[in-house]
Amino acid sequence: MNVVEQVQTKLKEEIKAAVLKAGLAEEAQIPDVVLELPKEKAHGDYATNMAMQLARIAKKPPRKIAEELVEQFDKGKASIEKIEIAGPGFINFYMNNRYLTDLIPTILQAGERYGESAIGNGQKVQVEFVSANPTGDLHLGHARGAAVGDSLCKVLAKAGYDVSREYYINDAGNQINNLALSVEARYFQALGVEKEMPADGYHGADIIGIGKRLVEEHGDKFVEIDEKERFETFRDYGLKYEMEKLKQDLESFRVGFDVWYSETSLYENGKIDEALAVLKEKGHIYDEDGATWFRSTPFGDDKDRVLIKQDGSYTYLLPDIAYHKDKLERGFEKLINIWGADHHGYIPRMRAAIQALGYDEDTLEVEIIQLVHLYKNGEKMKMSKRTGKAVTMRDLIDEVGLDATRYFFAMRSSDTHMDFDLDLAVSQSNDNPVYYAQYAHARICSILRQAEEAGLTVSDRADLSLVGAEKEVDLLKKLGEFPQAVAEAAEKRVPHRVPNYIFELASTFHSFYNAEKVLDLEEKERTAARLSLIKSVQITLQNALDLIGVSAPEKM
RNA sequence: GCGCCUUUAGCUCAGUUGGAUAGAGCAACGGCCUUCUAAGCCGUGUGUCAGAGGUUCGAAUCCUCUAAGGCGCGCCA
Repeated sequence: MNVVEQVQTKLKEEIKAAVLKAGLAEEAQIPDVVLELPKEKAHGDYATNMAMQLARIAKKPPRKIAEELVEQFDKGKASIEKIEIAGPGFINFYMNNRYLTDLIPTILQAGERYGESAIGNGQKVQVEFVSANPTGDLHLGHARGAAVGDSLCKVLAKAGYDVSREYYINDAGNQINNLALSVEARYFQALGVEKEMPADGYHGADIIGIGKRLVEEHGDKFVEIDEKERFETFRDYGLKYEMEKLKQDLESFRVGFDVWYSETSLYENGKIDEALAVLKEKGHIYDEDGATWFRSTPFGDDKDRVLIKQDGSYTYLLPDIAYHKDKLERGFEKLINIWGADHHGYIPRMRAAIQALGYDEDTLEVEIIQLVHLYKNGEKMKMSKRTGKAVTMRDLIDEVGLDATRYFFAMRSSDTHMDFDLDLAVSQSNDNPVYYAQYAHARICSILRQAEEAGLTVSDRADLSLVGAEKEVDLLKKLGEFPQAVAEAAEKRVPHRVPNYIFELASTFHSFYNAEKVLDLEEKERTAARLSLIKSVQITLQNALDLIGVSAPEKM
């Protein structure tokens, strides 16, 4: 717990104590003490709405309650300088902010660990994201999912959750057959032979590339061989090629996974049969019309779902149930799936399956990533998977830049539809907020370099009583918010809070920078104190940027 | 038809657990570089929080209904 949290805790205790002393409510009746950070500086450093909350219990007007509370307050105890009653009954606390300087040595010592908290309590969480089919290039939606998923994982880890990142490889089923047939068609075409693409084929440029590469590596040797052998060869080759490409693309997007889980493995190790057997045993399975059904409606689904089709093959759902059963058996207490908006209709049946297996439905959380629309020349770009005319994640990184792309996706709440204006992102890249934040970091690094050249070093033993100017206090307050901002982003699964925080911190720093000079050889003590302050800002900015996979450059 | 998401300034979006006068960026206008990076700072203007009811001390926020847009509703994945 850092000083800020200590002071807040103390303040809350004092508020509660004052309620009891004033005899306004019984201990059990007291609502949770709410401390707000007022938007207006004139409203003090902290405010509480306790008087309003007690209005009904104490049966008195809020302002009267507030007066009685303030009378009981022990000011000396919680760094309180002044208390005022305002508005409908807010109690505003003006703090003696001297204690905030303790943050500086805390941050300097914590270094890259600053921002950590224990709010996650070591809970074992698994986050499954991207999981794009290995049948084409990653497109915009995947990029958004990758950015959000990666940031969420980092935020969760920093907030004290035990996180495992996983990618589910759909390497079984129809789409892989279509991949093999698509590769086959492209192979023949690369040889100059007319060959039609399959009806549900994949028209991406990557598959054309596979066809060409097969010809380069093997010539026409697959033309004459047995059709089944060719199919299997092309399927395996295509899958391997696609997976390698996926991994490379994600790596270059700074997104990594702990586990790559193969759907095929579920077929091979009997986990599908096992899952089916468990459901059957619990009475959630029946046969009808020659198919095998999962009775999901008792668990809130719209209709029951087919697991095994008339032709004996499995629907997508069955291996997916087996997969989630396996996740749960691996001991995860929380499963977070990040899915594209086009899969949201799938949520009720998956949650039904979780319950049917005997787990709490809330064990599974699904975060939906809404669609991304790309605009160019002021017009919405048409994307078609069918013709392969879609902008890929790689195109986007190449055009917009890695940091800007990551920041752009991370900064928006994932449940809103997103317009990505390519012209703006590319041509006016200086206006991109990512540069604003990185610039603050680079500026600090520049000052630190010059300090070093002048023989000054950052030390946590500087005389911090010299830190107290308005802009300095603003910075300290903002620095102190970081661990709570991360914790909240983690608990609420809203990683886009992090870019919000980054922007605020950068803004506070830029403002400070223009108001106060750090390096002043006439005033070595003050300079030392300010160096330790800006070093703290640098550390915090770097840590925050790292949470969203954006670099913190030392020069720009 | 049913389900989920969205609707906040000209544009793109924040808005914390229901709090005080709803905020940023972009765009517009006016200032600030002989002084640590002007990719910056300071200032000015900007609202039917889609609409209507309800809950209450208090609603952009919670509930109900309506409208608009998106996505889904398969023995596809």
